Amino acid sequence: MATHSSARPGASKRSGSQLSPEAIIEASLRVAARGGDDAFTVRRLGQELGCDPTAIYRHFRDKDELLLSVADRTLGEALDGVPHGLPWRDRLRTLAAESLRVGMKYPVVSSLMASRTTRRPNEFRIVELILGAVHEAGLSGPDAVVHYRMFGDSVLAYVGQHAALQMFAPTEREGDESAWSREYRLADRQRFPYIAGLVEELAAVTHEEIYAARIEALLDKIERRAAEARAVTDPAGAGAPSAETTAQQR
Amino acid sequence: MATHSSARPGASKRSGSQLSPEAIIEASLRVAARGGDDAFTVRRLGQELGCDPTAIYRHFRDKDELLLSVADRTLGEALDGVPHGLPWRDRLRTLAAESLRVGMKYPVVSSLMASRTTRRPNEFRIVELILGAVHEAGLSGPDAVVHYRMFGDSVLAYVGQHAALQMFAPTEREGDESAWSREYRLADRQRFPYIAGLVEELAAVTHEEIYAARIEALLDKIERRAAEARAVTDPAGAGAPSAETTAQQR
DNA sequence: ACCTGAACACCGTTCAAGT
DNA sequence: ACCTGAACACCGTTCAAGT
Repeated sequence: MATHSSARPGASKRSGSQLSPEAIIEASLRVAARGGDDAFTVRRLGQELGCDPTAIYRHFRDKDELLLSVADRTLGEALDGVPHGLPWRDRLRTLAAESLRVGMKYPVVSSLMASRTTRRPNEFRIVELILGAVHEAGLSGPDAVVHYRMFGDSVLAYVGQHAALQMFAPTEREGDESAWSREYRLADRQRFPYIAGLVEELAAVTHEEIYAARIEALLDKIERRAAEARAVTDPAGAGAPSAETTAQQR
Repeated sequence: MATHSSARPGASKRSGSQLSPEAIIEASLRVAARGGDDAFTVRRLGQELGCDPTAIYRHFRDKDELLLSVADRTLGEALDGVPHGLPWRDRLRTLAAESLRVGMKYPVVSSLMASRTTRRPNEFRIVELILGAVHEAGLSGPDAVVHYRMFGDSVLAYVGQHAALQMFAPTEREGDESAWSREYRLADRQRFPYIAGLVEELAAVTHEEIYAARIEALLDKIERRAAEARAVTDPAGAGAPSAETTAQQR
């Protein structure tokens, strides 16, 4: 099937396909978005690229290296959805929403990334965005860092958790999701009075409500911690909080 | 290697081993606690039990079924670490701490469970515990359920995230963890002023601080939401909050 | 009735061989 | 210089064969 070799530098030696880190990353995003069981395997990737699966190892040391590169792309996609000029709370809220949206677009990637760090450009940009937001909120030093991590890690974990759930084969997912309306409905009223008293609510609650509660809890925490910090450094004027602390440093 | 067969009912037909769901679950916990790459594979399990790997399929439909059973055991172990009689906030705090402790004891299990529901007895007990705590805090109905899920899902996700990180081969883990003190230290001061200004703090922050901030954020949210709810139903006496609402219903 | 073990359809990865 | 593809050491799972 493979034919000839034109000597144009950088041109393909194969019919229609050319191999480069870029091309491999883009193929990964395509198959990841398509979903399914083999959504991110080297064999599936070889198929998508029209080349031998192991050719990928010419451009990435191993699959983990590729994953980090692909994941960093998805971080960039989430970032692009966050408009400039929003006040810090809306900025973080939007970042959380975009992270979830993009994460669900590439579930294999985000489920594998939930406990990772890409150490790549777009991650730097996200860290900078969150640090800027918590600074604007009024946090600095170790406080800024702890609360940035609290927020960032939490979003990452939630998105990964949700993506992993979505990836399950329908039968298993259905088992997990319908538990609230099936198994929990059969709970013994004596041993589990609270569950028994809330079966309807347990079955009706949505992921959106849960995510919103979680994000707002974190944003509230940042705001309150900033208020505490201000009360210490500036015991008098705790009235009008953030006009000056809002100034960006570039 | 396998020998003879004594006909005692329930006794082993093999030297030293006997197969039952119970024995398989306990073997799973042992190998999971021991850690390593093959910490939870059917072949490793067969080795631990001194039987053929596929014998497990006599007692569990598939590996997922076994995982849920094993995971439910670990939930029980976490529950056992939560003393009775604690006020709601301490009860949830202790549950979070115990979940992390037990989760790190069986990292393979907790990383696989992060997005799952066991639908088994100990999960019921944990749900009941959390629902009881948020009730004591002053939440009811949909509010109680949303905040229970917020708390429960968040703890599960964090523990899974942390366990997955711990499971990485040393080289990859070191890459991820040292990122803060290596790659981030090299960040361009022009493009990433906040990162550059906080490199020391980024490298110094601990998982314990981050977890504590996260848990306290969730507990604060529950408390404040309960205060809002009280203000609506009982606009007058928002002063002494929880003495009566504390009453358990059994 | 219960366990065995060969076999199947997958993984990620290596490396000698091709061009 | 770059890609190929057989091969290796793994997975979870099935099923005919043993006892």
